[in-house]
Amino acid sequence: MATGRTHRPATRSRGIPEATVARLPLYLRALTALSERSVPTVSSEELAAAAGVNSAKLRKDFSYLGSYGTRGVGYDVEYLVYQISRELGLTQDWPVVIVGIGNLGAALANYGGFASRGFRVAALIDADPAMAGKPVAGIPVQHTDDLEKIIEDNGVSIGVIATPAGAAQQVCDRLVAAGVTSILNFAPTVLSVPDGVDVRKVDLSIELQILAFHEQRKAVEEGAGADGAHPAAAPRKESAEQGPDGDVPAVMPA
Amino acid sequence: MATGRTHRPATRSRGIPEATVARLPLYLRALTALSERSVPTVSSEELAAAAGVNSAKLRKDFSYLGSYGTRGVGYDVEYLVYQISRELGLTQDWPVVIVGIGNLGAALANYGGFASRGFRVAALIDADPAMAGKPVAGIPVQHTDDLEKIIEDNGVSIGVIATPAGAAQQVCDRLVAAGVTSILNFAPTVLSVPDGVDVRKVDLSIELQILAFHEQRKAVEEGAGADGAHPAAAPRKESAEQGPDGDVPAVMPA
DNA sequence: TGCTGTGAATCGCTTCACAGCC
DNA sequence: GGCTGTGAAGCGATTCACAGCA
Repeated sequence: MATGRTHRPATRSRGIPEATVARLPLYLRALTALSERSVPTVSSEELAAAAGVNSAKLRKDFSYLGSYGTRGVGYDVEYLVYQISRELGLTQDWPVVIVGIGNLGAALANYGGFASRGFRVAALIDADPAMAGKPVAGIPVQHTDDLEKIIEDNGVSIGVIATPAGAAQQVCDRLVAAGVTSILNFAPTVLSVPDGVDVRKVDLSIELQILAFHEQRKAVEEGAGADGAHPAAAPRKESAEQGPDGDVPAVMPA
Repeated sequence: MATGRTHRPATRSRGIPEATVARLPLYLRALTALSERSVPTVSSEELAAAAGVNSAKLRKDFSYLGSYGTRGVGYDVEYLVYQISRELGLTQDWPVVIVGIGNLGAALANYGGFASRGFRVAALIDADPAMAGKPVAGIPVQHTDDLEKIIEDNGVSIGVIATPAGAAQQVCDRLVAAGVTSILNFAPTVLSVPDGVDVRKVDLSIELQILAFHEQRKAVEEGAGADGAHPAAAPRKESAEQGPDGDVPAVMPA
């Protein structure tokens, strides 16, 4: 790899494991739902079920944040919502830009889950001059030429790339040069960035390929396996209590 | 959790670790690019760089598939493309249905990465009667009423859910009842499925929240840290050589 | 009594380092 | 000599099981 191990030793994130960070948004969503139903407290068992994880893991996760529960009772929903939001940095406003306003970019611009979590779509950017000025999700699309100015004027530090693969690296370079330090990449390419910039990747076709792998295994096992049992009437299971992760996207912490 | 450890002990996937499976599509993409440039062979070092992982990991991953390399030389690109494709089950045709043809569903329908990997969009399904018959990506949208028939007629085993959160579980139930055994879920909900059904989740807002967490950490460190060094002129780094995964979606293997 | 918080055990993945082969 | 393939070590995350507190 490029750097010969510049990777900071372990000071990294002062404690909270990556795996835990990745689950906090999950807990937050479940808690928000409880909050909306005015549920005052919740046990680790209940919340774990709602989030689709097991309760020991949830308790361990929360223990990294502090001791926010009450023994014999459970967790105060509102308090926990606040603590997790704060930990994730969602109590502040994060302006984001979306670059590449095709189908996917438009879908992202319209996605409600952003606004409700402190993310504000500050600008939409596309290379097609014909798109310029056209409003998408109520926001006028701006041309790529103005990318740097847009980033600076809005103090954007998070960029979303939804361009075709061929344009992604170039867009990424410009975003980074303009001051963006976190990138969510939907283009099917490996982006190369300087140290200190985080990239997370979402790759639609990779997800399907992973499913295909398991699907194929099922077919084989069904044919060759001892019991030709169809998976029809089996006990229900929270889908999110899933195997070891092994997913591709992740963050490299500077 | 529902079942009291029905989770098959370790026979699971006859060897190949989940983490490796999740990277195979990555290697495949890099290899396909090499193949298009008519590169005959590639070393673990080169391929690893192209895929954004380190070479030891790549070699270990390939060792689970078999000994497909040649010492002192490297890997035959075409041969490896074939072997990985076969392992992932991409040498066969996978008809998929997409349920929920909003912005995101349309983006998925138009996404080129599917067709090129053996995935065929067999049908688009939406609950809005006004959508029925309207072509999206050249495929006419069908009404949810016909979901079961569509699944059966096309022998679909993989379903993509791109509906609003509120509809997702119900759609999921119907897909599963009709015979779907793998689901890619874009709705921000925990889906509950019977044993034997795989679910992978892609959650856009969770990805952003994870980025926000790290972004916040950077801000803190910059203020408090010893050296107020901006991450400007740092050595380049393949972004995909990322930290420990800790991503949420994953597969639970029956 | 009930549920949280957590040390200790375990598991699986990653990385190292080098033997083995071309 | 160069590069693969792989035991062994290392490391992080998960799970267990129970002490500690309301």
